[in-house]
Amino acid sequence: VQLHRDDVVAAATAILDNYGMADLTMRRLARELDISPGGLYWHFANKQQLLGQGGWRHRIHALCGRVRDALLSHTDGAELVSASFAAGQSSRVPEVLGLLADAAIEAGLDSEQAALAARTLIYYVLGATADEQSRRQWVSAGALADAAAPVAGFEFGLRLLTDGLAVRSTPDRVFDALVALPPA
Amino acid sequence: VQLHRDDVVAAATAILDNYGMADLTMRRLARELDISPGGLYWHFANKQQLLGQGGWRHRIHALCGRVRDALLSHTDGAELVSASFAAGQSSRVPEVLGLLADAAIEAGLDSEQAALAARTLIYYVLGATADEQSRRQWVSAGALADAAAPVAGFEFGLRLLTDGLAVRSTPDRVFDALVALPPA
DNA sequence: ACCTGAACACCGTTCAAGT
DNA sequence: ACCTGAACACCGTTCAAGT
Repeated sequence: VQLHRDDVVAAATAILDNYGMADLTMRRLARELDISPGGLYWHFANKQQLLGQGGWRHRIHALCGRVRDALLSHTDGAELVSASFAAGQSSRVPEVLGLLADAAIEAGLDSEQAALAARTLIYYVLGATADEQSRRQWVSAGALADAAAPVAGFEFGLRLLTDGLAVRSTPDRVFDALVALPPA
Repeated sequence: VQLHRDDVVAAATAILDNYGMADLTMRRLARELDISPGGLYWHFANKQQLLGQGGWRHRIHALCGRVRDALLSHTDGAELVSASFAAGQSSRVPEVLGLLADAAIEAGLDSEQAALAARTLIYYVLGATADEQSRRQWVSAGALADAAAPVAGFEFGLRLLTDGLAVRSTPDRVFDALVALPPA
């Protein structure tokens, strides 16, 4: 049974999802793949290169998913945040924008494109969630039939956007921009 | 020669300044202080607690300093960025806002206060730098006497702001908010 | 009270050697 | 081509013991 880069990235993503960044070590990843730690270094030059493959994509999905959850947990949350954001009054959205831009930079975009990509993502999340939320209200009022798996639809649109990002991704200088940032 | 918490924080800050976050390890810090690694754990419960003392302050100063440098390196840079930021057209500023907010959160503010603090800091950096930049132009035109050490003035204002942050800082739940963020 | 010394359970990475 | 096994030079943290 051969092992390909995609399998390694998939396993890394699984660890990231279920246990978090702190548990994503080369040795643990190797253990999960029934491989010796050194073996990973045939597939990837180092840990940074491995994270560069799937890290930013995963973080965008995770972050957007959590924003969606937060919006859905308040009545008219999406509409409310959209309005305050449009009015420049939002407190948390700029922070999220920054994190999304970071992920886009890790994907290889320059910081100008990354900022635009971050806004695109937020527009999508706010728009899609506002639509889903109002739809839910019509359903609970009995005026509309229930839509099947709204999460799936949300994820699909998100993947569309991250695929677009991946096209613009230049894997070579993936971490350059991040390294240029001040020590975290 | 006794060793106090402040000495440890000062040594940590020096390493941070001269070598970066990657080189700030407990063992290296102990070496620099002519102490054994274990000895640090009498002063601080763990590395996080140590970083919580001086980390956010250092990061704010470093980041704002770099923003100032970037603005000064372009003619009318501060004025230009101020205008584009006010018009909501800025690409990089939201990213910087996010990083500043992160630091404020690490200082112990909730995310709402942190966002406000980040904006306050940016207003100061843009305002102070724009002033300094226009003053430089008058000086180089021979129409004004050179001011002594403009960097010192910039740093003083910055320290004023971070002191204000420190007052609002609740050291107990310093990292809670950061931990709640998605894996980086 | 303040610190040492030694240990524990980990890291990322390299590299000869195997198949 | 793909991986093992063992090593190297590190980590953060704990804790008995010293002074």
